[in-house]
Amino acid sequence: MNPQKKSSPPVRKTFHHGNLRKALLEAGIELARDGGPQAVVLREATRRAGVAPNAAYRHFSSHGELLQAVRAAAISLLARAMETEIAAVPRSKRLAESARQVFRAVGRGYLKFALNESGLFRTAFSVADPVEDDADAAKTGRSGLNPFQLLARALDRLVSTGVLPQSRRAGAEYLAWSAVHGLAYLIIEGPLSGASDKEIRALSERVLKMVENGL
Amino acid sequence: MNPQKKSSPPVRKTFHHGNLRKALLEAGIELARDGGPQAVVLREATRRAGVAPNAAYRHFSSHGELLQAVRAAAISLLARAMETEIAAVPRSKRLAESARQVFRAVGRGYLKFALNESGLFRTAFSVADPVEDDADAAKTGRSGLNPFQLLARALDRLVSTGVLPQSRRAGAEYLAWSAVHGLAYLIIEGPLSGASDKEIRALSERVLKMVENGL
DNA sequence: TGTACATCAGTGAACGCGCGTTCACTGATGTAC
DNA sequence: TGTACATCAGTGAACGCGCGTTCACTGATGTAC
Repeated sequence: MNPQKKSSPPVRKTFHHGNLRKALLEAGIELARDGGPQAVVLREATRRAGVAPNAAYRHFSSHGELLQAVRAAAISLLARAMETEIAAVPRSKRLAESARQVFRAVGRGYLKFALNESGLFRTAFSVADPVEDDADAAKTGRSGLNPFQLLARALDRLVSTGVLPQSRRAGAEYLAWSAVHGLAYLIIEGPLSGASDKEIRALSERVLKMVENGL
Repeated sequence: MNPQKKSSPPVRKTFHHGNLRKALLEAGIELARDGGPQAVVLREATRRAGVAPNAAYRHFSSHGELLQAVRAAAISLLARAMETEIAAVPRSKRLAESARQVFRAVGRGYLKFALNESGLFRTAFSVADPVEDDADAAKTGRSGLNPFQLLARALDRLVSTGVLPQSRRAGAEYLAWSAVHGLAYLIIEGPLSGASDKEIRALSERVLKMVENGL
């Protein structure tokens, strides 16, 4: 994964690093990608940036603040993955069908990210709350929406196209989210971790259908 | 939670402890209860048992083995919680209705345990696989069934009473499990952690109904 | 019933490890005049 | 254009912490005769 030779950390000619904050954040993201939130270790990030451990304190007041920044980045990447999947839905004149497909794409994007980037996924959902504090723009995707908002928008479309009765709209986010989030966890650190790609894809589609029908 | 004064660990008169293995396991369970798998620290367990740190190695070959034993115990406790909920279902002559209620009780037991014992719940699902290696009898409940098997049995009854078509039976465990597991996680360490008991109960019932309908 | 001795279940001290964090420092940069 | 100086962004060394684990040990227990 890391193109840099681990034995020889990046050599720097100037005393000043240039953009250490960014370098530390990226190192932190890389660590999270490989090992989840636990792996985001301040000293290791500075090592990868080729800098003394305490240099980090010019840019983050504590280890927790670095981790928080990594989390925000992970949430943002999740949102982007979802947006990518949504964008791939073919446009159609049949609005109801279209709304269904977008809804499924939201779930699919979520699941894909959870499987392909399980370390970042676990980091995104560690510790604190990924929904409420959306004041932080870094946590959003290209559209400016966070993962939760993308889901809410898809549900709104299901209502406006008549697929989902208005009466069932309230709280529907959490029903859909539960199912998909649960599947993600069963796969990445549960009993489904040994399943094949094919099985996983089939199961994913079934869960998404179950949600559609069950809502 | 801990009735023992933390400042004064249990005094022991005899050189031999009596049942140190059990004491360490129980201390480990208590630690997991309060802080999840991360909190299961070998040295702390020995402290609570009033014993030197290395004494643990007479009973567990490593920290990992202790943690594994705690995990097994947590799974067993989860199974018991589910059995308790199942046992509370009123007997009825209407078999189909009864099967539905047992199915819902399985989910409810799972969710209750996840919420009331979130540390143990997280421990049960950490690291390894709670389903496959059911050779270890300690992981089962009173009935001798593990949580997964309890769910499977409830689904079998749904089929045998005609509630669930046979054609939809295969893999249904994972659909149901996903939804309930996901909800549990959203509540205990996700965005629903601030929700009231009432909201949580309502949401739980809705998820269980969604699963029933969606299957 | 008593005694020798192997075995078992603890102790005490120490190890190396990696972590987050603090201190006093210094080299580099940018700004005022 | 040059120089003084405040400010910024790094360094080097060290701190205390708690962890898992290993070593040589000793007190207690049980068993053979």
